[in-house]
Amino acid sequence: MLRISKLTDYAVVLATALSETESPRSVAQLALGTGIPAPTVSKVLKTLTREGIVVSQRGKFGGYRLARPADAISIAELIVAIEGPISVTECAESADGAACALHDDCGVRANWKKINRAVEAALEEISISDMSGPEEKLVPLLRSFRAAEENRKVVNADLTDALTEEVERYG
Amino acid sequence: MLRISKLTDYAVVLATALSETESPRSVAQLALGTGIPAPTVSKVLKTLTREGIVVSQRGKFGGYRLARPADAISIAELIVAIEGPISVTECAESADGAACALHDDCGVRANWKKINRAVEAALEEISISDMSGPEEKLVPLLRSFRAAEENRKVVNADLTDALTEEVERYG
DNA sequence: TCAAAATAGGACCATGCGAGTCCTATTTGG
DNA sequence: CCAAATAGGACTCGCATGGTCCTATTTTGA
Repeated sequence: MLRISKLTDYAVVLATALSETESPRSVAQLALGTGIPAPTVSKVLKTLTREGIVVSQRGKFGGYRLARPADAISIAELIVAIEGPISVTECAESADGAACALHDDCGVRANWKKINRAVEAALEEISISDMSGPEEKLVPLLRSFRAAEENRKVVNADLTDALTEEVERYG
Repeated sequence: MLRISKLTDYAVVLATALSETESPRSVAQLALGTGIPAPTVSKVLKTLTREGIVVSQRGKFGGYRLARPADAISIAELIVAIEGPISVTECAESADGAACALHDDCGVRANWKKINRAVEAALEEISISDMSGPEEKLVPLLRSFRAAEENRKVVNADLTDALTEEVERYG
């Protein structure tokens, strides 16, 4: 379903929560604040610490805080931290392309890689600070969205109706 | 890993294969041509038939063919057919938003939905005919990609280095 | 110096879902 | 009537995701 893992979702929520304060916050505090079970909060933050996205402070009055400003941490980075390299298809992830059991002449593979890069680029654009507010801050992404929509009309004018109908249905 | 399922990948490969001919092709033929095991080919095509993406012809000399021209079938459509509605996070998929176990004030949810729509819009843009050739046909997507890249420079000039470095690393 | 409050780092389980196979109808053409 | 196809499920198997828990280690303050 083109889905990110639950833990990654938690990572975004937790990073967003951490972006609200400068001082370290403990696992217990974050669990209370977000509704995520404490052991899970701990697990996610330990991973993010290893990846250098948050920094930890042990001992009394310790806790976690962001290693960088919130607008310097992208969604893509969080996904990579929790789940490993982003790759939409399985065969697109191997550098040599040898892992693909399908026939070698499947030209589909190269194009998947491009799709991959595009999705990744979009997610690189979105920072934790973009996710925090109730306001609409996702300007970069929406700009890409609009560009795609614009293109749709130009390139395939006769399909516009059917496609926008689908966008409406699942949007 | 932000991954689509293997079966969806098969669906794209099979639809691409079907786009090469007008006449129906049998499961056995497609299995040979693509390297996908025959029972799996059958399973995927049965689903695509139910979804109205391909049409089937029973009996001798029967088989499957695309229900529409290849440029009228989007990657997004195939994903939806095999895996159900596209939604990047779990809580984004429930229409009422009640399924999210996290606290109600998590402003993250609304923003996930926007991300969702953007990714979906990008995938709506890509058709089966775009996936077939070895040439670079993915103009719409690459345009979105370029728009995002452009925006990166403008909005956050000081982060350009770090971000492009990441794109290099995982691209 | 000790106790309390934190994180670090795993081990561990379970259960759901993806992937794949196979069996039995049903349709269709010769 | 037979052969060649698809239709529609049922079924199993494997494994990654998710969650929990236990035992160090670090830090602070009384």
